[in-house]
Amino acid sequence: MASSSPGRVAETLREEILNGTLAPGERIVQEDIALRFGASRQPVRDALRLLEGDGLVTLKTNSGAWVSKLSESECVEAYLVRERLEPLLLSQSIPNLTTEQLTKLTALVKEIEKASDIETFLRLDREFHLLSYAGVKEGMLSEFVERIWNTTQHYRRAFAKINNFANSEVTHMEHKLILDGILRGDSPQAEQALEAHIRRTRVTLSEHKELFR
Amino acid sequence: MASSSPGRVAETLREEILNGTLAPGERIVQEDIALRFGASRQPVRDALRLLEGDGLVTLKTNSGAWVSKLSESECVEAYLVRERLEPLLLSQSIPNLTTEQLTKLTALVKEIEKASDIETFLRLDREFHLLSYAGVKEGMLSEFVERIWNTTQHYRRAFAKINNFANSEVTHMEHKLILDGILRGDSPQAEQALEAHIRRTRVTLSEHKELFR
DNA sequence: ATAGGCCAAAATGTATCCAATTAGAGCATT
DNA sequence: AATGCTCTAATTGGATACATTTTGGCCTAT
Repeated sequence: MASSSPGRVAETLREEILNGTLAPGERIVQEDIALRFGASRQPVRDALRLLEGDGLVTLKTNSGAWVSKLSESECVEAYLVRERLEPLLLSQSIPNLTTEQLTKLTALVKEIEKASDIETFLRLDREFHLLSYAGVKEGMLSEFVERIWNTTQHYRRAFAKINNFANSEVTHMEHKLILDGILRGDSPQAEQALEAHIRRTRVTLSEHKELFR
Repeated sequence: MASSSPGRVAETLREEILNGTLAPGERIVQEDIALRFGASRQPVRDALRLLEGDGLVTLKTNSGAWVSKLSESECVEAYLVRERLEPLLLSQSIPNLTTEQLTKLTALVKEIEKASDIETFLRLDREFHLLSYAGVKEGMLSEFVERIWNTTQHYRRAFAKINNFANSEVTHMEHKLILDGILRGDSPQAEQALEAHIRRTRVTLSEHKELFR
């Protein structure tokens, strides 16, 4: 996938935005990117438009491109949407998960507990949740959910740093409840546990308004 | 808004996709559009990328652009997402609606009842629902909802044609229930009525699989 | 008659050049 | 000292030209 120039450029930039190399609010200059990839500005412009569609980049006509920034209310909104969409997505995914995926999910929950640094935790947590949705392929619902995960990634990182694994015990319990529902094919339990998980995160997050200044 | 070339091109194309001039699956040739607007292919490409982000156009590298098409399952998925998102959006909108907007909503419900042709019905129905969300400005939630309305517009039209106002009485009652909740500031009622409204539409829609061939 | 491959025409992708717009520093003014 | 203005450099937007890829018709072979 992404054999085209715009696709490769977009993928790399997306990666850098997600891992924090490019911070929200940071300016992106077309020619700089073009030089880095040894291409002209044309495919870079296409790539920026792609990322704009993903909500990761904000374009302003005749002015430039910036890594998207979320206000506190926008972040809360993102979590409210997650509370509604992810349980639905999970319930549709559960019946289609393969044995291998179930095994991997179980392993991930254990790995998350052992994670000692923030980047590892973030990566594994993301992998766990997104893998739990892998039973649903390529629809609007998965697209929306992935987009939310991408646009809020930076704030999850900042939050994890401030919180420094404070509520990790609760988080691990919630993951286990979700996993249990998934493994037993008990969609309602999994959905409910997931909704509670996201809800608690939202509430905890809104106690840290300092993240958004 | 949309003073830029790509913006204007995208807006016009979006209009034509929504009103049915451009049908799902139809090919869009860059140079044709460029000629129509007296511009080069560059801004057209940007416009197509914008529309791709809206889900209205599907791009294939080195191949071309087509008006997006939905399968039956994708359409059902869209309605499932609507059932979750629109009640949430409505509940956040209600406290912020102005008196003028409430008056307009009341008028729209009456106008919808009097609508005698399909295009008028579609236009007013869309206006009613989207206006009921006008209390929420410019967030991810409104974006998602508007995107769903746009990508499913063609199928609502096709459905209305086949159904030819068959369940119009039920629809009008549902609209009145939603409006009543809005006017009295009773969010839970409005939410519940809206969810039922969307749900019934989804179920009725899935009885007409012939729309998707 | 049908399937497969080849070739030409058409459409898309990319690079380069030029025009238009913006941003930011420096200066003047209050 | 703070605010507003001007001007220039830097950056983006758009057009043209060229390279690449795809598509679909046509021919051939089975």
